[in-house]
Amino acid sequence: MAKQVKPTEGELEILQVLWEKGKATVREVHEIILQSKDAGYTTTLKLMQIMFEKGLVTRDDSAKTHIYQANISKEKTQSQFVGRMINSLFGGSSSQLVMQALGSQSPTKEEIDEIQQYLNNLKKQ
Amino acid sequence: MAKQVKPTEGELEILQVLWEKGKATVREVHEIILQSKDAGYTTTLKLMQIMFEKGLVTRDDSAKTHIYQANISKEKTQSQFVGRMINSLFGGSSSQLVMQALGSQSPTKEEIDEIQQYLNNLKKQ
DNA sequence: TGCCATATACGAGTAATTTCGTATCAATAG
DNA sequence: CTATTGATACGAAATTACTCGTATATGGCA
Repeated sequence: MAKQVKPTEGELEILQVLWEKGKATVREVHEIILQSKDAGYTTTLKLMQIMFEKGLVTRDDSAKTHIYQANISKEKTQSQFVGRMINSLFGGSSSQLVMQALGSQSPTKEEIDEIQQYLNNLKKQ
Repeated sequence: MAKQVKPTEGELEILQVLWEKGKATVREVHEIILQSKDAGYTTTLKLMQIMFEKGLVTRDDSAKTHIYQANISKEKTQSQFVGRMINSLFGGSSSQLVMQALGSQSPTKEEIDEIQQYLNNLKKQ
């Protein structure tokens, strides 16, 4: 089983960019980060270097400009955080979290249908 | 609008106890905390004092032993964290989070029913 | 009254995260 | 060839979170 590294807040921001783009340079990631917050270039760089050391990302350093890629899956990470939240805030009840989520940001009719279908499948098993 | 203080991990543990018990002394909270992790009494005390300064809890200090109470609601806090997670990990899609939650920790049949009923109500509106 | 158990206050150390300045290296335009 | 641009490496400061030791106060009981 892979080790359970918990990405920090800042690392999560970078991971999102990498999940979206697949591969990216520090510069590219930084440009996106800038859209939502203020930060120096070397800050993003340093963070990505640390993430590399932790194994959160891989990189191709064969050229001067390194190319980074996420090394943990989006799904695994989502699941990790959701599980943590269910335990720490919802007393272990996933349905409580689900209803809170549905209440706080109303889904569209299509989304509702999708969830209902998913639930029906769950029930059959 | 009240300021948006984000409780830390440790503060969340304490808040859970307070939400559960309504009112509690540092000693009482600490006893519960001890069940899941190791910590010194003054650590819990200090944390609760900091939470008081931040406004996360109120306290009645008319007696020697102070009585604490949560000052932010469980629901508000859940909603705050869920919203944050939807944005930071699920691209703003609550249904994505819902399905991830349902997948990662299978709910019981009763829970499924509950959610389905909730969805039906949502649909009617 | 005086001791003891138990409480709070508070300073300060430690650890983790984030931030950035500066050094240095590589590619390239002129 | 050399000056400029843009990249990485790295040390270390700044910030935040957590932890605990010690000082001190308070209340009750022998």
